[in-house]
Amino acid sequence: MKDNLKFAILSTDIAVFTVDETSIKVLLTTATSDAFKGMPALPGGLVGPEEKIEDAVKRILKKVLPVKSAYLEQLYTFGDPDRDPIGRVVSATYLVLIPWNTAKLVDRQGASWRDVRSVPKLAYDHNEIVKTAVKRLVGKLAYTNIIFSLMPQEFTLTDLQKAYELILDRKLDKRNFRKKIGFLGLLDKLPKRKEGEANRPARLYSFSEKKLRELEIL
Amino acid sequence: MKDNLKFAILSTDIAVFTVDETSIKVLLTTATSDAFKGMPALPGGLVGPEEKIEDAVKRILKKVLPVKSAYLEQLYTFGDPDRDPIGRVVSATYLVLIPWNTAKLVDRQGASWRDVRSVPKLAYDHNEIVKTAVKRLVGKLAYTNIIFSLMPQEFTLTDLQKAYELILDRKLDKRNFRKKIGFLGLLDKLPKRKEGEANRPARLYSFSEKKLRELEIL
DNA sequence: TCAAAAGTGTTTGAATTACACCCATGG
DNA sequence: CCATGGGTGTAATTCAAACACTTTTGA
Repeated sequence: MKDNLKFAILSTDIAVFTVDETSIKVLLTTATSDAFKGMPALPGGLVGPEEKIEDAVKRILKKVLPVKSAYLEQLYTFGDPDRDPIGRVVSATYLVLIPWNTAKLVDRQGASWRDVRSVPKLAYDHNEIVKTAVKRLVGKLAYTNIIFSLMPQEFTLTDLQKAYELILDRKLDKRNFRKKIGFLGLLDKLPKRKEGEANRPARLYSFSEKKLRELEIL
Repeated sequence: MKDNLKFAILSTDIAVFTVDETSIKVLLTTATSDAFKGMPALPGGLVGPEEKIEDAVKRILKKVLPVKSAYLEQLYTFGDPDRDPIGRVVSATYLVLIPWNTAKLVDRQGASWRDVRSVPKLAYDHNEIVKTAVKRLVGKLAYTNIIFSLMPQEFTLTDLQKAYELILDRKLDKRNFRKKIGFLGLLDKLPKRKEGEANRPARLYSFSEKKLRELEIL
């Protein structure tokens, strides 16, 4: 079969990331193809003949995550002829980001969240995809407002700072962080506080705009 | 035909850029497919069933440019089902950069260099590809040494500065530029000067390393 | 009243910017 | 000797980094 395919099979594999209080997490499912059956793998599947790749991504996502909207971005296309033993399968991979509060509801398909810094050996070239995705996310953090895609609707400045710290893997100075973020004018100050904790209640904020913009962040 | 393709056709389209004394230039050929016959287009073609995408890029390049080595990088994959009227053709596009001195030799296939800021209407979605490629190049200039791929083996600091200015589309201060570049330690000072001009001869430099590295440039 | 996180300015050092003149060559 | 681009340093400013105490709440 491998030798006389005239066309490539088009598939997509998806690195779905979220950030909780402790780490970046990636969504893993279980491979079903013969060659990798039972191994952990990124969610993915074939792209229909009349389907936009991005529509396939959304369709596949819906099967595993009950998520209404999410940030999607094409990552890289892996097309080596031998990456799938079944034949020429070209995978246009995507990065998907969702806020942790909308991510808790994974239930179908045996999907689970794994800390991105300790992913096991995955099927296909999926470890490489995860690596590429992390690099992309870290890179975009520095010059875009992409963080909005990982935050819940309302959050405190400490929540936001923690998300940056987790992704960048370094501590930030609280006062300098707040100075910078405030200056950028991306946030709306809400007339609410996060009450009910044994300390001074934190003011809540939301993003005034939820689409990707380029700007100097770090 | 369009309706019952079970597989996608895999192609590649290539944005080949170079920079001369006045502008960024992109290599254009002429489309041959029925739908766009005669229109200017990026060089491209089908990827063979057993061929790596990058190998196809190199093979197609060789047909139009007598270039030995070049910087290649995958750009983006365009896969909308209706982007080619012939059916589902997925194009994994590449950015290729070559120094102007190796670019002068285009002769076959009616290929020509066009100023990237005044490309005509191109076949398919090729204008979008060019736009994506320019953005990528400008972006990478700021945080990598990618400029090496556009410079000849030996060059003056003024040549280098002009290349930056053309791509960034703004003037740089000569003294500050030299301070910064010197500090980065990417260049070897050659024991040569560029003689034969009606002014003080400029020292020649070359890159000490010609592979992509990330570093703060601007 | 104690513990825990929120909130807030100033000082210091580093990096970036602005800026002008003399030099070496070819014609 | 003139025109052309090559080559060089310093001062002013802006930006980034370091740093500590008071406030507010729930328990």
